[in-house]
Amino acid sequence: MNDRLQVRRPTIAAVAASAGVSKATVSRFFNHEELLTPDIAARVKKAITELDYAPSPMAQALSRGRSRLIGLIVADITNPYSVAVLRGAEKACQEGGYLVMLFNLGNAIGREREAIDALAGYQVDGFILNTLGRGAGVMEALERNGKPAVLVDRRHSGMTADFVALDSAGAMVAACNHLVENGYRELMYVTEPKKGVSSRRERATAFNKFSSSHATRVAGQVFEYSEESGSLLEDAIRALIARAGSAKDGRRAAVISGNAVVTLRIASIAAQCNWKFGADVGFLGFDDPEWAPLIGPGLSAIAQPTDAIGRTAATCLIDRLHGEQAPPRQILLPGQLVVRGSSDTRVGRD
Amino acid sequence: MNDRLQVRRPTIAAVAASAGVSKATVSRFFNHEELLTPDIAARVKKAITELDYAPSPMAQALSRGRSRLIGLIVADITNPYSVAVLRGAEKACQEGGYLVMLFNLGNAIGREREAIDALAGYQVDGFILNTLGRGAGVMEALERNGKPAVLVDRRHSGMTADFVALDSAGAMVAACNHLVENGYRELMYVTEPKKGVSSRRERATAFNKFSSSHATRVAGQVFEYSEESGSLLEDAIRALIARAGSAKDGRRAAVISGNAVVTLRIASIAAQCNWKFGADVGFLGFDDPEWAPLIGPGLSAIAQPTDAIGRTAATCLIDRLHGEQAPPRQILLPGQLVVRGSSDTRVGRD
DNA sequence: TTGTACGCGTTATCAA
DNA sequence: TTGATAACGCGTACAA
Repeated sequence: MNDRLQVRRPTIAAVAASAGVSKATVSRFFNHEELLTPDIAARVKKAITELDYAPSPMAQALSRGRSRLIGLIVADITNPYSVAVLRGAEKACQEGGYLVMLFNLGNAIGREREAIDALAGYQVDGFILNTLGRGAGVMEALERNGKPAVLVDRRHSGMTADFVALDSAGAMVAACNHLVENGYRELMYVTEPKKGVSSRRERATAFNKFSSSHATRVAGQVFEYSEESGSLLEDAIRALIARAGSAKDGRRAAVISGNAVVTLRIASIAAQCNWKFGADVGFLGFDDPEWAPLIGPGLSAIAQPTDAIGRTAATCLIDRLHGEQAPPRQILLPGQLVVRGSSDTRVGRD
Repeated sequence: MNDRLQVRRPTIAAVAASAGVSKATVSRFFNHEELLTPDIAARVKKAITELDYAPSPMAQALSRGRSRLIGLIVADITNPYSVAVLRGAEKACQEGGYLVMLFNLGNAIGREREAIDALAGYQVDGFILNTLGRGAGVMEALERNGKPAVLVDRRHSGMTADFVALDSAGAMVAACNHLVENGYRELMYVTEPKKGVSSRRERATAFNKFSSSHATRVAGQVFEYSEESGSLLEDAIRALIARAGSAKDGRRAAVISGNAVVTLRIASIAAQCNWKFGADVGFLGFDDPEWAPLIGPGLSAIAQPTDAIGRTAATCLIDRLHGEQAPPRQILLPGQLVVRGSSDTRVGRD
């Protein structure tokens, strides 16, 4: 036995020889069995099971031009949101008979083109993109390779492709309304640098729109947080609380976080400063990480339907691969407001 | 129906024609440029850049039998540990010029074979496996496909392959010693069902070994936690605390968690019961999730070098692909003990 | 040094 | 209904 050097899987030729038919017939058994005589089909089937044969997807891809592969490009696999979406997408892909090829940008902007070309080289049938904002050459690379794509969470300006994301505007309005109803009047929205990231921009815009249209009762402010500006954030929240406290009508202050990364940072600051969420300062964050219930009185959150987002993106893409010709869709999925102690003024008052 | 505009990438034939040479010459330009006349090489290069040609990795794979693809099979992509490892591995793969094909089992045992075969169909050159315990047919599938594999975190019994993981035994000893030094004497190790998962078994074994060899001073107990037995865990911890409290020498109770999932559950129970970590009950958990510092006085942890584990696994595999013939290696990476308030008796005493 | 021809494992187009 | 045979895009003995 020389299976020690290299184990070759049986080929279609081997099956054909074993069944005493041509390769074409074996191929038909898989792709057009209806054209086969029962007798012949049985013989082929026997040979297939005997040899434990399975067609090589690679060779199929080369021949057909389709690979049943989907390229998934993600800006930063560290981001729990991305992983959650990835999970839903990968699941739907598997169910649809597709395999996922993953490319992580590691937040390295400008590698998008490279990623697309690399995956296109493997004949992926389409792309799911959860990447950065300034898609320099992204669209060009997509066009050049002639592959459809679905954008998740972040849309590229000037790119006409299917787009799946949280309904950020709707979620923001729900968040703000909830806070206002609970007596919070001094609001601050903390976001990572907006740059070209559409979801961040849209949330900030929705926040500004809300606060300006409720200007008589509510004061709103946007804070751009980045790693370097850590202490500035603490000062800003402190000022916010002070502003609320000094107002004669007992306005309450609340912070809205743009995502889980920011939430973590704010929770950390609050722990240091010994602020009580809900009482000293209200809080509500986009994303609902598993640990949200464990911080203080529990952190209120906008839970994103990450699994559905990933799943929708994948099925959306697969539909296109199956010939769907509809114009680019914009699918916005609703978030779910999860109310916990951090946005409830009754908590911690006692 | 085939009127869909398929954008074809330029082929080697097109380059050859454009440069006025044969396909073989173009192929040599990429693989054996040293054999080429400078004159010809220049012409080929010109044609390549003009046409923006890049070889098709798929066709190369079919022809060579190697694909520069690595199959990564993970038991559960929901698990942050798996994701962290995945991240390190994917990075190292990219740096080595390999792409990752991801297959998530979604904890569906028995799909390992299926996953291996699916990925092998795409000619992946090797596997990184972070899967379940009872690898029924896993080894057989691997052998049948003749591909090397590296095991991460979980080793399969009777499988001779490279293995990369945390030094569980060493970490457990460090954890226990730390707790004992801080006055904790009633110890309980909480793990998910051990079943066939080697890392869980090894940690439990190390714990038992420690407590039996320190039996004069320390009492140790292992608790198997599963979703269904949630309330049992609360009772067990309560009993542990009671045992410690009733002892006249003021022994202190501490819980060790086997991973982040269990840690979350314990933290949740502690919040409900209003236990103060460090004072009422000590705590130390395997894995150091980002939120560990935020719970109570901060949760002590064994931080796993997940990035290094992933990276090591990948390079290990790539070495093999490059012809490395050494016998199966067992690479155990040290964890890092991160001490926070939950294992410090001074905290919360006031 | 370069070109020819064949193989890699399939599918698809013809004839038969 | 079935079977040769030519793609698919590339690597590589072998010949020139």
